[in-house]
Amino acid sequence: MARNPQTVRSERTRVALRRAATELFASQGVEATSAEQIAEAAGVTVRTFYRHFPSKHDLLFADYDTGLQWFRKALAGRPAGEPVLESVRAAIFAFPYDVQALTQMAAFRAEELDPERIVGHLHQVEADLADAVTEHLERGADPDRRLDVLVTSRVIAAAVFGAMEVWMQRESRSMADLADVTQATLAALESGLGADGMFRHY
Amino acid sequence: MARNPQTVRSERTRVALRRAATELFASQGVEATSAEQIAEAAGVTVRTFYRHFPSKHDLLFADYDTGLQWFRKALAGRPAGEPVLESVRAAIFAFPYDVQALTQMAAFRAEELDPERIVGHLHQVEADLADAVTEHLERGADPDRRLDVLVTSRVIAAAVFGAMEVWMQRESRSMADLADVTQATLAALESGLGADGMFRHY
DNA sequence: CCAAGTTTTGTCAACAGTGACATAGCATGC
DNA sequence: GCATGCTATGTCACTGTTGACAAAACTTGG
Repeated sequence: MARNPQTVRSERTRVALRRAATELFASQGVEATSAEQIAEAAGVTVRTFYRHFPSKHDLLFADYDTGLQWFRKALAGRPAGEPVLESVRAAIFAFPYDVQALTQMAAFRAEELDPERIVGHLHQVEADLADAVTEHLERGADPDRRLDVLVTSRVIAAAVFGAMEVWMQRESRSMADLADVTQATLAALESGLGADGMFRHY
Repeated sequence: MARNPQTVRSERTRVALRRAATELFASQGVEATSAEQIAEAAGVTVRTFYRHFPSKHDLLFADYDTGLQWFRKALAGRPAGEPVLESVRAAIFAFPYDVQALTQMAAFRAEELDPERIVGHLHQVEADLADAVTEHLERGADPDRRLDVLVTSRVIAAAVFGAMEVWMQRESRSMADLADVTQATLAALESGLGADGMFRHY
C-alpha cells in the first residue's frame, strides 16, 4: 500500500518522533523538553527532526487529526433523530482524552505556550469542529437549509470554544472544571435557543 | 536634563547600536547582517545588544519615531487654507528619505523580512499617519465634524498605504514607481471624492 | 574620598532553527 | 549482481535569542 518506496522509512521516523515527543512532553512538559532530547529518543539527529516537523511545537498538535477523525465518527454514530446539541455533547464527553490531549491541556494550563500559537491552533480546531458538525447535520437534511446548518454549526463550535476560553481564564483549571463549563454552556445554548426549536429540527 | 543618572550610558549604547545597525543594514542588507556584527561595531556584547532591543529587526524600525515626528511637523507647516490632500501629498513627497528609510524600503523590495513583521509595522505606520492627519485637520476645525475628520484621515492613510501595497506587488519596485503610484492614488482620491467637496472643506 | 547600593555590561551556556554539503539506503534498469 | 540515481539522513557550522551569574561603572550618603 505504500505508494512511495523510500517514504516508508520517512514515515517510520515521523512516527518515532511523534511518539518520543508525546512521551517527553507528557513527562517533562513542553518547554522543558529540548529538540535534542526528542531526536535522541527517536534515534535520529536534530537536523532530521526539523526536516519532518517545522518546529518543536508542531509536534504537540501532531496527533490532532486523529482526534478530529474520532470526533467525526462519534458524531456519525449518534442516533438519527437525536437533537444536535445532545449529539455534540455526547461526543465531546465521550472523547478519549489520551496522553496527547492531556499534555496539550497541561501546556495550556501552565501557559507554557506562546499565546499566538494557542490562539492559532484553537482557531483551527474550532473551524474543524464546526465543519464536523456541518457534515453531521447535512446527513439527511434538505439542501434548502444549508445556511441554517452552517450557522448552527458555527454557533455550537463558538459556544464550545467560548467555554474553553472561560475555562482558561479561571483560577482553577481542572479537567472537571472544563467539563462543568462546557456542560453549562451547552445547557445555556439549549435553553436559550431551543425554545423556538432551532436545534430540534434535526 | 538627563533625569536618570546611569541611564546616560544606556542611552549612549542604544545610540551606538542604532547607528551601527543602520550602517550595516544599508551596506549589506538586513538578513546578511548578524547580531554579532552590530554589537561589535557598537563596541558592545551581543547579550547587551539584546538587552536594548528585543530583536534584530526592531532596529530596522528604530528611527521610525523620528520620521513620524518629521511628518507631523511638515503637515503643521503647510498653509492654513490648503486642501488636506495637497498638504499630505506635499509632506509625503518632501519626506527626507534618509539611509534608514531607504534601507527599510530595500528590505521590503528584497522581501527579506518576515511578511508578518512587515504587515505589523505597516499597520502601525498607517495608524500613525491617520493620527497625524487627524491632528492636522483638527487644528481650526469645529468639533462637530470630528467624525468627518476621523473618516477623512483614515481614508487618506488607507489610500497611501494601498498605493504602497500595489507598489510592493509590482514587478519593478523602484522609488520612482512608488512615487508614481502614490501620486496616482492621491489624484484618484481627489477627483473621485473631491467633487462633493469632502476634502475641500478644510 | 570611601562604602554601599544600583544599574549596566560581560561571560558562559544553552536552545530553536536553518543552509550547505557529504553519505547511506533503497530501487530500478541493465 | 551491479552501476545509476533518487531520497532520507548525518555532519558541520552558523545565527537568533534567552537565562543565570559575575564583574564593572556609576551614583549617592557619609
